Amino acid sequence: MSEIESFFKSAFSVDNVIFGFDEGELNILLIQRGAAPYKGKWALPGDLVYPNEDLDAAAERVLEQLTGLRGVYLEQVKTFGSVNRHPLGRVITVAYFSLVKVGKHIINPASFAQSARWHKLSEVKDLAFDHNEILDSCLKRLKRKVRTAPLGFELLPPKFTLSELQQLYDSVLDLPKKLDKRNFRKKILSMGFLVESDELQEGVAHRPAKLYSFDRVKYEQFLNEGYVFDL
Amino acid sequence: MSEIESFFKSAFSVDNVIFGFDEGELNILLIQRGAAPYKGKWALPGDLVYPNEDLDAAAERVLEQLTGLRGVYLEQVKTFGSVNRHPLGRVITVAYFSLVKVGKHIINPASFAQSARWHKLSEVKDLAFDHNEILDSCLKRLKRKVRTAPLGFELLPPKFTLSELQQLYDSVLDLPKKLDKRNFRKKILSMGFLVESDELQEGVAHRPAKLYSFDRVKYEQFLNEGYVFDL
DNA sequence: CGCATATGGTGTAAATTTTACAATAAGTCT
DNA sequence: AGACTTATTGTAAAATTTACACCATATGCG
Repeated sequence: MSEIESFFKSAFSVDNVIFGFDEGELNILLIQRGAAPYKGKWALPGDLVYPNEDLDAAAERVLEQLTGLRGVYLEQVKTFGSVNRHPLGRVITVAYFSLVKVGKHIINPASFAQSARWHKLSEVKDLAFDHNEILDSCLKRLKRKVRTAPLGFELLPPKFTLSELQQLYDSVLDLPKKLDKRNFRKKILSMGFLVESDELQEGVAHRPAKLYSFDRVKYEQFLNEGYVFDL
Repeated sequence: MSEIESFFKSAFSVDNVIFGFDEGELNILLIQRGAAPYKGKWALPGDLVYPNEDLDAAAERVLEQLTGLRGVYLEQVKTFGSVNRHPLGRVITVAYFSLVKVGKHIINPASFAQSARWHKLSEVKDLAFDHNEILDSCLKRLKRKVRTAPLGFELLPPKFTLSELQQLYDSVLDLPKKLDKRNFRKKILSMGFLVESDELQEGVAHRPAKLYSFDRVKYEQFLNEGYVFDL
């Protein structure tokens, strides 16, 4: 094989770390590989990028085929291209993460793998390929991003309580000390883009909390006034 | 061509935004393309990634071939993969930026291009391919990173004055108001990893300033004590 | 030599932001 | 009715950030 040919004996893929928030914890959606290499192992959902497909579109496609969801938050994180990261050839992969609302979709592993399901982040262990490293990068990015942009809301239903929101931040940030309840509420409400609904939480065995929602228009105003989201 | 073949009719490259600081301004090192497409246009230095070469190594190689420098700060930023970004075929490119000390090297365009030279960032205009977009991403990343990690020192000689350092931050951050001299000095010195040398600035027609240097060991201690760099 | 010129170097007070902290309210459950 | 569980709310101290101006010390030139 000539050198010029060998330049083209390569492929690129996308891998998508799909985050969800469930039972007070961060979860990720994994597939179980149905074919070699790493058959039977859990892995990040991903696929080769089609010749006429943009990278972002490939990441969106992987997500949609698996969950049926479109228009969710998606962010490119990092590209992994070690020579030997894929046992069958030179494949560089562009890692993305996305944020979805758990429960609003049906998981369809068929197109990808033997099976697919949500895993608590704390229980994820040995993944195929270099997917643990990819996951680490995406998690690190999420931890940073969630403090500087209103991403948390992507993981919650449209209406949520302030306690749920705080629980989400506590879980994602995983700080040695939890956030202070009073200070958290003060800060997030002072930004002025959470709107109180007249509805209350239902089905809880205690005083129900007010439901709030994220108002994107008010958030834009907040930005236009020169403020920045910062938690 | 079968579908599987077409997956492999693609290549990947790296492009490197090489930042330097000269005459009080941020500069970048550009090459002038010696061949089609975009012959004669200024472009970011870059190259196809060799079949047995890691991505980071490719970015380092591009930098070394152009400047002779090794071991400089290098950071992967983002991967650009629009289907039509390269007129000759599907090429996705991984963008990096690096930070070098201007003047400590000789530029050798031969291996890459017709010519290569430093450009003031403010004078960079229409680059080849999607390189303006790549530059924007790298600049944005640099602006963020320079506030949260001690990267500024990579752009300065080993010994520098506090005014030079501040000038660098003013230039990179490009804020509506310059930093306050007293507050800047207070803050950066309070972090405790700049060490005062007994040397003074030379060749200036006014009171010479003390020279300082960045002490990496003290910076590590600073981090280990739980502090973070933040300007 | 001395004076003009240019940048170097320094402290404090006010404003703002962050932190720490606990008692009452409002529902459900038995 | 009483126990239980989470919701909701304010204030004072501490820490950080901001604004701000004058004297010091070198060079260069007449």
